[in-house]
Amino acid sequence: MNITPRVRFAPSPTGYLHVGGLRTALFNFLFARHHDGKFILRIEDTDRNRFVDGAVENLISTLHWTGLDYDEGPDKGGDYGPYIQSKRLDIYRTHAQELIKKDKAYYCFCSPERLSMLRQEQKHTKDQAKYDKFCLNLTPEEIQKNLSALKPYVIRLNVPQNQIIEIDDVIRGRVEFNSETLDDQVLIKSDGYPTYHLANVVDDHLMKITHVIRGEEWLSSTPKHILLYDFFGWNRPVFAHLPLLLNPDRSKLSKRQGDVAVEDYRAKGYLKEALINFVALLGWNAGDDKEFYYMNELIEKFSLASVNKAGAIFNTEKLNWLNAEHIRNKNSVELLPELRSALKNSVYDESFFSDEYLTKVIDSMKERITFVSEVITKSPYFFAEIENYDPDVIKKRWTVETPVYLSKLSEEFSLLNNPGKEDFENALKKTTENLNLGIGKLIHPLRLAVSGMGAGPGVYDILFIIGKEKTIDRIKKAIEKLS
RNA sequence: GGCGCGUUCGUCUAGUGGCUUAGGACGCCGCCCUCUCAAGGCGGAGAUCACGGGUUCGAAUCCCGUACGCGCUACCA
Repeated sequence: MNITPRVRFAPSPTGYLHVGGLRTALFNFLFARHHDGKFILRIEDTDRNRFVDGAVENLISTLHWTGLDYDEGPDKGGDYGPYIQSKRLDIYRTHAQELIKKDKAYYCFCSPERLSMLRQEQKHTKDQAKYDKFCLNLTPEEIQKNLSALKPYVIRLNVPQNQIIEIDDVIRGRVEFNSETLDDQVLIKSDGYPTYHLANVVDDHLMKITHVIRGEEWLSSTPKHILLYDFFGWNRPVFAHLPLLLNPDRSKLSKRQGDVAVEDYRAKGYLKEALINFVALLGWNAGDDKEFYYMNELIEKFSLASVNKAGAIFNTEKLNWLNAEHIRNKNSVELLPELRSALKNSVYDESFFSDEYLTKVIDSMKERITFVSEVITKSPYFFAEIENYDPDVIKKRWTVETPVYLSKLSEEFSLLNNPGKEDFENALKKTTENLNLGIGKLIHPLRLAVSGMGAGPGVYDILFIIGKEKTIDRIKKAIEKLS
C-alpha cells in the first residue's frame, strides 16, 4: 500500500498564530514533505462567538513568513475545498442527518438552564458530568412538534454504553477508553454550526486526510472521533498526538506568561530559521547531538517515531542562542534587509546609509549579536557621531599623555591615501614605534575616541568602515572633550 | 471528582537490558586565544534517571503500585 500521505494544519482563527500552533503546523509540514505527501491548511472557524476580524488573513501571512507553505488551503484552492469550515455548513448538516437516521445521533431540545442544573447536581453527587440522554426518549411526534414550533435544538452524538474504544497512537501507543466516560457530545449547535468534533471528522474524511497530527489536548476527545468514523462507516486516519508546549510553570503554554504569538517573536527580531529550528527541537530529536538545522535537513531527518511523549517548556534561552547561530551562518547580504527594517524602527530612520556601508557594518558585528537590531544598539557609532564616552573606559584607558599620542597618530593617518585596514594598522604601528610605546597605549584610547566605548569589532575594522575623515575628526573631538 | 497522558542535570534532550562511574546542547563559572567585546578552543559545577516494589546474572531501559505534574471533562477549538 503506497498512498500519498495527506496531513493538515487546522487552526481556529483567534487572531494570531500561536507558537504551539506553529509547532503542530511544522510537524505536519515536515511529515508531509518527508514522505512526499500533501500539507493542507484548513480554517476551523465554527465558533462564531470567537470571530475575529482579519484573523484568517493574519494567520495566512504569518504562516507564509515561516515558510510552511501548504499545498491546499483557503487562498490556494485544491480539489477538496472549501477549506474554511464556515463555508461547509450544509455538508455538516447532511452528515448529522445521516447519523440521526442511523440512530447514532439525536435531537436535543434541553434548555441551557436544565443542562446547568443537571451539571450542578452531578457535581454535587460527585458523579461524572454527562448529559442524561433525556431527549433520546422523545417520540418522533414530540420531536416533530418541537421542530415545527421552531424550538431551539442541538444534535447530540448517541454514545453507546460500556464499549471499549481503542486508539493506536503513533506517539503514545495503544490508549483505551470506556465509552461510559464519554458525554453525548453536541455535534450541531443551536446556531446551526457544527462543533469541532463533527466538523473535523467529516472534513478529515472528505479531504482524505491520512494522518491526524495534533496537540495532546485532543487525545481525550479522540474516542468521540473514533465513534464518528465508525458510525459513518469510514476508515480511521492514523493518529499522532504531540506533546504540549509548556509555560515555565509546566502548564499549557499561554499568554499572560509571556509571548505566544509567532508575530511577537518576529517583531522581536527572531529569524524564521531560528524559530523553526528551535520549535522543531521541542519534542523531537533525530537521536544524535545535532542541534543546528535548516529546514531541508529537518525534512530529511524528521520522523513521527522519534517524537517525545513529554511536554516541553518553551524557554527562550536556547532560542536566543539559535538566533545568534543562524545570524552567524548567514552572509551580510542576506542580513541586509533585516538591518534595514531595524533601522527603520530606530532613531536613525531618517538617516541614509548605503548597502555597501551597511554590509561592512554587518560583517563586523555579525558574531557579536543575538539580534540584528543589536547592530544598532551595540555599535551606534556606525550610525551617528559620538555623544557620550564610557566613563569606565575613560578611567581605564585615557591618561594625560593620551592626547599627545593620539595627535601624532592622527597626523600619521592624515598622510594616508584611501586607506585600507592594513594601512591604518601600519600607520598605528609606525606611530607606536616612533613614540616608543606599547601598542595598547594607542589602540585603546583610539577605540574610545572613535566609538565612545571599550568593546566592539577590531579597531582597524572600525576605522576602515567609518573612513579616514571621520576617524581624524573623532580623534580631534575626543581630545577636546576628554582633556 | 472522573478519564487520559506524562516524569533523565535549572531548561531542551541522547539513551529501546550489559558499551553508562548516564552522553550532548543552552545557560552559569574558570582558563586559553586576543587591541576590547564577541566567536572559537579547553575545562568545571550541575541528574541518587520521581518514589517503592518486583522480573533478570545484570534495569534509566521490562512489569506492578504510589506520588506528583499536565491535559480533557462546554452549544471553545
